[in-house]
Amino acid sequence: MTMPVRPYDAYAPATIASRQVAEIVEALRRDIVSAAIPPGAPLGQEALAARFGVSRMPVREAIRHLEAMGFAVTESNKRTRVAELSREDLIDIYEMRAALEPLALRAAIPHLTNAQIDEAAAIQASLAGADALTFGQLNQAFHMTLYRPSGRARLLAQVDALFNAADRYLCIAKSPPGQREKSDREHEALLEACRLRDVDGAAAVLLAHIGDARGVFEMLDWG
Amino acid sequence: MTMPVRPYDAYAPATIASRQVAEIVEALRRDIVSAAIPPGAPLGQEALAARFGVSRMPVREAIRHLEAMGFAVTESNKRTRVAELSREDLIDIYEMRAALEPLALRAAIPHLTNAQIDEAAAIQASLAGADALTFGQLNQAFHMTLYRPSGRARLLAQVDALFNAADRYLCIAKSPPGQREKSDREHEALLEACRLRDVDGAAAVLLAHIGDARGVFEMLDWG
DNA sequence: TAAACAAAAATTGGATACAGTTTTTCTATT
DNA sequence: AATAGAAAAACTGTATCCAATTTTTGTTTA
Repeated sequence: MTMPVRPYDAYAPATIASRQVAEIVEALRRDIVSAAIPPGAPLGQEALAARFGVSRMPVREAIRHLEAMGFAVTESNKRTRVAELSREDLIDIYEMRAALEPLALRAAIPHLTNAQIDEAAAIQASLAGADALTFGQLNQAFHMTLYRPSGRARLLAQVDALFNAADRYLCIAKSPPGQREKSDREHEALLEACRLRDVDGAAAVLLAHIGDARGVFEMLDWG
Repeated sequence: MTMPVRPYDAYAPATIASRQVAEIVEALRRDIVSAAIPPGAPLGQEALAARFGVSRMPVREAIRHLEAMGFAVTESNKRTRVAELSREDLIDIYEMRAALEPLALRAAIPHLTNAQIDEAAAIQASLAGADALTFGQLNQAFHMTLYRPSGRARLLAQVDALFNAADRYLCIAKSPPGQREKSDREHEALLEACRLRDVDGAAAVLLAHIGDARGVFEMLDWG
């Protein structure tokens, strides 16, 4: 299964009106997540307009979306810059994930169909051997597939945003050996609990899974 | 104590670059929260530009911020409309508040100074007799004052956004008699637990407080 | 009278233009 | 040679303009 161009709707809290803007946002999101454009780097409107072959107007829109996603920061009259990464932010992201994702999963399981569980399983299967950027997207898709039946728009949007935020850290972290396998096992356990419609069991597995993922990042050493 | 013009920073997840845009956002936020502009009403760029005496450009920026806040919805090439309210959304908001606010409070208490607690107490004292719109802002300020020392930027931004979202419902709900008094007592209990630096106690009070607030809204009857 | 269709008006997304601010570069001074 | 300051270049925020789409209005037809 090859990863199609990711529909922006998959992670957009607010839908993006214009296709053009959506493409710019997606391109920049990838560049920022992969650190091709590193933290602190300037995102000049004119330079981006030239790069994408459009006027500054759609670029401005895109930048606003990146700001809303927490990927960029702008001070008045100054050039937008890629948001910095920090240990505190990482902790923030994982505490919020741990608080919100079980909520989404619990609300989703009663509405979860077998087809949806199979869909998640298919994504999990396609996850083998993916590079960090693709892994992040597929992992996100896997989880969101299980949460989406909850129908909680606001909650889903926030969880999605947290995955995006975590992606940036995931891409710079070097996973210890065996991490992927561990994650795989946890995903399988999660699927199994979902198949049994075991709400408490699934929530417990999920919480442990999130905690584990956080543990990986804790290995990053910075201030 | 009269309510000063609310600094946009107080609730902006991403800082707004321009003062002009910030003022438009704030004016529209008030109108939407108070339902002066009701759910579903169109927010035409030209009409707003005329109202604020500026070109459409800053209005467009402001609208994008309102979208990011969940206050407005835009479909491609169509006029932006004020976001609808729904029972599901309200549940969403309160479940998220219940999940996130205790996190913020627990992280904040170890850093909370007596001065900050006094500040919150002062806000609580100024709350008497306020109309719904002002009450919402002061209530938000009270809580955020207690959470801010946590230093968790992302978490704080999200909690703040949830308060804003809840405000819209608060303004259309008719509180049952005694609700304000009950809220007052809970705020006092919260302050007391903070003064004692009783993390678990404060979190418990807070959780009950949020649950109570939700109960008020459940009285609204719709679909 | 109500529905369907067509023309007109209004509105949005994007391009271009300009004023004010920031950033860079260059020069002069210690 | 390093620093301070001034001039130049670059960039952002806002205004204005244009093409494309949507919304409204008015007319015709069943």
